[in-house]
Amino acid sequence: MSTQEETSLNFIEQIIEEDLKNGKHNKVVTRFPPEPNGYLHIGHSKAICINFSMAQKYGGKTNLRFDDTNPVKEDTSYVNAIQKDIEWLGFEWDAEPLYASDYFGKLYNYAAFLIKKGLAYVDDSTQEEIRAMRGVPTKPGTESPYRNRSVEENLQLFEQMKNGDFEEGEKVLRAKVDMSSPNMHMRDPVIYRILKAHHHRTGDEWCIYPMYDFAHGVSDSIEGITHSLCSLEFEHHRPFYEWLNKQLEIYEPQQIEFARLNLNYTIMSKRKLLQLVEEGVVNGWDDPRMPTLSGMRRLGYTPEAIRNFIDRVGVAKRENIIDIALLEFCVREHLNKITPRVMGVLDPVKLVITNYPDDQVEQMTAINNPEDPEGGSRTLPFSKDLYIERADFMEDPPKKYFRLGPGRMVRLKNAYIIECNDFVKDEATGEITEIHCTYIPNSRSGEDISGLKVKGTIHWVSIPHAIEVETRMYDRLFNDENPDGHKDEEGNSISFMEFLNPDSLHVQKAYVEPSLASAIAGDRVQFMRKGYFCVDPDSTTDHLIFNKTVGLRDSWAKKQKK
RNA sequence: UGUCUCAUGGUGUAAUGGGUAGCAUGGAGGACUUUGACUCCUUCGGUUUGGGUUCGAAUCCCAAUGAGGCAUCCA
Repeated sequence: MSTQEETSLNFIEQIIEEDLKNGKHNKVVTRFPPEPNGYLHIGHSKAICINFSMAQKYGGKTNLRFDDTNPVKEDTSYVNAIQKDIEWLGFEWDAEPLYASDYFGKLYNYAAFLIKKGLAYVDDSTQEEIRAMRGVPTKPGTESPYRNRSVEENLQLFEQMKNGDFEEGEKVLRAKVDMSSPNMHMRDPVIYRILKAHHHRTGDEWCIYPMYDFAHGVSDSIEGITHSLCSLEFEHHRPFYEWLNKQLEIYEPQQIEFARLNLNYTIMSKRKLLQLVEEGVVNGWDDPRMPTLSGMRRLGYTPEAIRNFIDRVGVAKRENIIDIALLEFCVREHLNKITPRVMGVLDPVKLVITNYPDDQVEQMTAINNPEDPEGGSRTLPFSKDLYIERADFMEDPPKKYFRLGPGRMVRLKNAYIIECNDFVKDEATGEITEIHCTYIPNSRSGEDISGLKVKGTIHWVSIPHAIEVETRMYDRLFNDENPDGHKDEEGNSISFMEFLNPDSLHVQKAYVEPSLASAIAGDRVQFMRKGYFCVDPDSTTDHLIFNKTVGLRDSWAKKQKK
C-alpha cells in the first residue's frame, strides 16, 4: 500500500473531502435507490459499492430506499431478492429498508405546496398533446393551454385526481418550469399521474403516483442525503432536482453522477435480462449465465471478488467498457486462496495399472490447499483401475506435450509415477478406450526414492471409489463483444438475441474423488488442472451438480491455438 | 445542426502547473512447479489534433475532431 494509492482519490471522494473540510457537511449520508422491478446485476454492484463505501469511508450511513413509484412494474418478490443480494455483497444499510411509497403522503403535500406557489398545474392534455408541445431538443416547446389555471382550480383538480374522480390519462400534474429550456426535462415535467393500479405496499390507497423526478429528489431531501450518487444518465435531471428542492424550500442534497459499469460480452439492461428470463433463453434470474448477482452467486463468484473487481475498475465520468477478463481474474484470484483442491475427471478414459495388485487399495495423502497452511490434508483411495482425463493422453504426442503417450512417463498427482506401455483403440471410431500402464512402486508421493524426474503431473480418480456427478459447463451467453450495439445497413438496431452463444451450457457426467460425497450446495472447490466449481442448489445427496465458475488459466491450450 | 458530458497504453484508472507519465489487467518471453495452476522476473504499449498562456502543460484557455446523453404519464 503506497502513499500514492492512499492519496489518490476519485472525483467523488475529492468532492466529499472538500465538503467535509469546508464544513458544508460533517457527515456523509448516501442512499442506494433500486426500483423493485428486476434483479440486481453486476452493474448495480458498482452503484452499491460506491454509495455504501463512501459512507463507510467517511463515517456516515447509507439508506436502502426502494424507488417504488410505478406500481404496474414493481413487486415484493424483487424487494426481497434485492435485499438478499445487497447483504450477500456484504453491505449493511442503515436501520430498516425505506420506500419512496412511505412518503406518498408527504409527497402529495409537497406537490400541493408547489401548486400554491404557482409552480405546478393540472394539465388535461393527452399524452400525445403533451409530447407534441414539449417540442424537440433543438427547438423550444409550446405552453399548454392549461398552464395558467388558478391556484384554487389546480388545488381542487389535484385533490379530485387523488380522490379518483378522473380516469387514467385524463389529467396529470406538471411542474411549471420553462417550456423553452434546452433541457427537455425542464419543459414542465409531469410530476404526478393517475394510475389505478394496486401497489405492492400501499395497496389501493392511492390512485395517483409521483414520477421519478419528483419522488426521488424529495425523498433524498427528506432523508437528509448529503451526496446523491447516481449514474450519468441522470445528469440532465440534475437541474430539475435542484430546482425542485429549492422551490420546495427544503434541504437540498447534491447529486453527483458517475459513469456506469459496462462489461463486454454482456447485456446489462434490466428489460432485456427480463426478456431472456421470460423467453426461456435462461432458466430464471439466477441462471449462472446471467450477469445478475444471484446468477453470479450461483455460478460460484464470491462477494469479495466482485467488490475487488469494482475497486479495480475505479470511478470516473467517462464511458467505459470493462473487459470481462478482469472480472474473471478477480474471481480466480480469490478462489485460488480459498478453495480446496480436489480431483475430478471431467472427460474420462480408463487407465489400468497392469502391475498393480487386483484388489489392493492404498490411501494417498493429499494437501487440501497449498495456498492455505491451515487447510490440512485428506486421504484418497488409489487402485488398479483409474479414470484420467482424455486430453491427458495422446497416441502420437508432440515433443512439448508433458502428459501421457506410448512409452512416456507422468506422475499421478499424490500417487505414483506411471509409464504407458499400451493402449486400446476402437478402430471404427478412432477413440482410445483404455490405456495400459505400469507403476513405479518406489515413486510414491512423499516417499519417492525412484530418482526419476517427470515433466508432467496429471489428475485421476479411482474407478471403484469415484462418485459420478453432473457438471454444468457454462460459457459466456453471447458470442459478440457488444451484443446490444449492432445496427444493420438501414441503421436499425439488431437484436441482442442474434448474438446468443449456442454453446453457453454443456451438461456432462464426471467422476470425482469420494471426499466430495458430503458436499453441499454453495461449496466451492478447485478441480485440479481444470477450474473452479461450485455445488449447485439443484443438487441432492445422491446427485451432485457442479457449476463451472471459471476455468484455470491454461497456457498450454493457448500455445496449442497458435 | 440546439444543449449537456466526456477524451491518458488494447482495456480500465492515476498523476490536481514542476516526476524518466504510475498501477492493474491484457499480449509476448522466461524462471519455478507433484496443478502447463499459483508465484516470480523481463518485456510490449499511452497523453485525440491544432493553436495559445507559462521559465515549465496530460494538467489552464480557445478551436477542431471524436464518443455518449437529451422529447416515457419508466426509473
